[in-house]
Amino acid sequence: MTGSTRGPNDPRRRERILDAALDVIAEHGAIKVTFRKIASAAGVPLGSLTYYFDDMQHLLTEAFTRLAESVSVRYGALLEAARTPEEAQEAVVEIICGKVWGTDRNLLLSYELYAFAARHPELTEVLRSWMHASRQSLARHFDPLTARALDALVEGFSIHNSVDARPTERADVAAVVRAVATPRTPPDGASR
Amino acid sequence: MTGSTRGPNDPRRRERILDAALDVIAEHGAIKVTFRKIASAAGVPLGSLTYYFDDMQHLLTEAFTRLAESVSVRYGALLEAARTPEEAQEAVVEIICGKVWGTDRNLLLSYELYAFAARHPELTEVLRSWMHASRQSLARHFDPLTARALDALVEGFSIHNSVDARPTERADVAAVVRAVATPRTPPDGASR
Amino acid sequence: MTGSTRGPNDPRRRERILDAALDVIAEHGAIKVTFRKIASAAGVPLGSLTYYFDDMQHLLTEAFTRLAESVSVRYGALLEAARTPEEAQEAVVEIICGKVWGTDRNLLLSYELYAFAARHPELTEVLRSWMHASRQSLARHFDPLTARALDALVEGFSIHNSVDARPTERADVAAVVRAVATPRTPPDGASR
Amino acid sequence: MTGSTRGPNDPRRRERILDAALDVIAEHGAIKVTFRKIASAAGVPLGSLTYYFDDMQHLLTEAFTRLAESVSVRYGALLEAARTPEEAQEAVVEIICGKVWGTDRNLLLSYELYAFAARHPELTEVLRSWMHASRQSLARHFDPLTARALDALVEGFSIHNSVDARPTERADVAAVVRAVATPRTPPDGASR
DNA sequence: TATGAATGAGCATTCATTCAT
DNA sequence: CATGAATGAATGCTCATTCAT
Repeated sequence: MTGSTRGPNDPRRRERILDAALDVIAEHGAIKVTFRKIASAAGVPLGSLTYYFDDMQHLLTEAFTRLAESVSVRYGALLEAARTPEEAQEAVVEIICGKVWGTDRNLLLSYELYAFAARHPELTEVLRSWMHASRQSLARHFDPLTARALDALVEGFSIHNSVDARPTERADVAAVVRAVATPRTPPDGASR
Repeated sequence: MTGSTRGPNDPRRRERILDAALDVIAEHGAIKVTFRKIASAAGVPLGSLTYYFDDMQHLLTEAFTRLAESVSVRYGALLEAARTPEEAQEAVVEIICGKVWGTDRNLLLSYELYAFAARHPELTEVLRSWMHASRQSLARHFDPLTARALDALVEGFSIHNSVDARPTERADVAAVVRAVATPRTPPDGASR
Repeated sequence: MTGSTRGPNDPRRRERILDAALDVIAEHGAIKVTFRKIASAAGVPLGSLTYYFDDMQHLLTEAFTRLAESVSVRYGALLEAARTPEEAQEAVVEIICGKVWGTDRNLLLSYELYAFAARHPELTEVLRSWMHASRQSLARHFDPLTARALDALVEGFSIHNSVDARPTERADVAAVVRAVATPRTPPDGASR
Repeated sequence: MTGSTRGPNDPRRRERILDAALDVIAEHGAIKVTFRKIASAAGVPLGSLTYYFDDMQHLLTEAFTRLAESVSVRYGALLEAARTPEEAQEAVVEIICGKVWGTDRNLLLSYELYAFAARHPELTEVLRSWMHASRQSLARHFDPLTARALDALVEGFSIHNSVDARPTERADVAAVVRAVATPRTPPDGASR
């Protein structure tokens, strides 16, 4: 009674399709996405896809939007849990090293998203919201510039660590985060 | 008769094809690359492509390799020119803000490259060399961990700045670079 | 509950659908008619069409029948109004040149009808009735053979005039009609 | 040796495709033409069609042009053979009744052509040339207005005869043709 | 009685790839 | 050595039709 799997009303089907699309992109690359692969991954008939989505571009746009939002949420959750500046720094380190969003899958999807967004302006806004949300999460604990810097660091380290044969170790990442995050008085008032 | 109007040997043709491939990727996205588009962009006959390259995957692999090397060179050149730590820091800021490699085109191509490389192991090595070269260039002026951190910062800021409606200003970037680059005595003598 | 905003009985809906079908054919060509276009043009829900009509073929058959009848009526009306042989001839000229039925729209629809009818025998009868009605209208004023001839002339001139960059002028059409319509004694008393 | 059926050079393939297209239209109607049907009728691979023709519209345009030209030629040939005014009139009667071009197939195709041309301006010119050629052929024997009238008569009678259960008999057609073609002095100078 | 959500068969078209020259 | 004509497999997408409500 709690919802047949195929009835005329399957309100979760849209979401299933979007998740399947991300799965297919993650597995084969956006370069090889096809309606047929998505339909098969989602376990829905081919005609469903164009019934729910005007065309592939719209489908991908929604799928990537969904990705950005879900990653964003997890990013924020970790920082929200932090209670002290030290915990906040630790959260950043965890985001970088603990693969909170930097799963290979998510990282991969984010490359595809960046590439796709560069050609589809409607996704630029999604990207901006995502970045803005990350910075806001960081801004609960750090000043705005530091928030920007840490966000950039998360991006850069995540990418490089995924490529690196010997990723930067957690303690080292922590040291860098501390350097960026700790305010300090210039040594002798010299520079700038 | 043995080729009067067009010499049978056109040694630059391979390179022309690879550059054309990058142009096509930059313009249409890897998702829409076709032999026809590349051939037309390079001004070579269609048959040329499969004559010089076994298939599209090989062609793209070489094209991306070419991209990585050329970007790498420019990155290194800027740092090599620095004579003092301050100049080195300034070079890093310039790389981030001056769009030395972070041209929209290059950035875009790098997303495509990352996405492509994630699925083609032979490119992982190319990516590693690229990253290694960057770090080596930085290591002329900074200790290894700082080099890694700055490299990550370059990556992250470049990406975020290209998305940001109001990119981080040069002075602010400089401040962050200084914070990462300036060695200091740890508060209580602990790490490193 | 039994249909407050829209009565469950919408007797004109069938007709609206048929008219919309003709509009769609006139606009897009029979080659591109779809249920969706018709439903949208008629302002009725998609399900309506297959509710009222078994399938597209039946719908088109009825639509074309409707067309034939309405055109036929106008043709007849003009001839019925004529009181003298001269007025009858003038009516024929008017039908040809005044675009009584030879509207571009009707002409266009008649091509589609002819093509459709050639493949759907049930429409042959409709076509015959149409032709028969036209001839009957003409037969009020002319002998049977002249009626046939004038009817053919209407058909042919209408088509040719719609294609012609410089259609045959009204006076010339009138002369031809007169030549066909005016009985005369054969040169040497032979034929007929 | 006189040409393998499938070699890389099959210069007649274009024409075969066009003829096959006309066959398919004649058999199924333009409304049901598909590349697959044409390819199969022509005995060529599916990919051939879009290799030789940019798209279906271009293919149909060429096919209809071919039709118009071939019909035009036969029409002209019959009239060219006539040596006296009487023979010319007889040729016209033959064109109408003898199914010179008014084959059911050709008639059918001409309906489709008219419908198609109404929506594809590039065919209007083809139609005009066709009509012009017919009139020129007639103008070898008749004055310009009579040529126009006879051409309209051919068109109209051909169509009506193909619909009619009892087509107008040859002798009657001949009488009408004579009435149109024979110049005469107005009975008593009255009319007009 | 009337609807619109859902589907699968079929379509035009694209394109990497092959291969005769 | 180099080419471009030719092909067939696959793609995104359309749509008549079905059917639960």
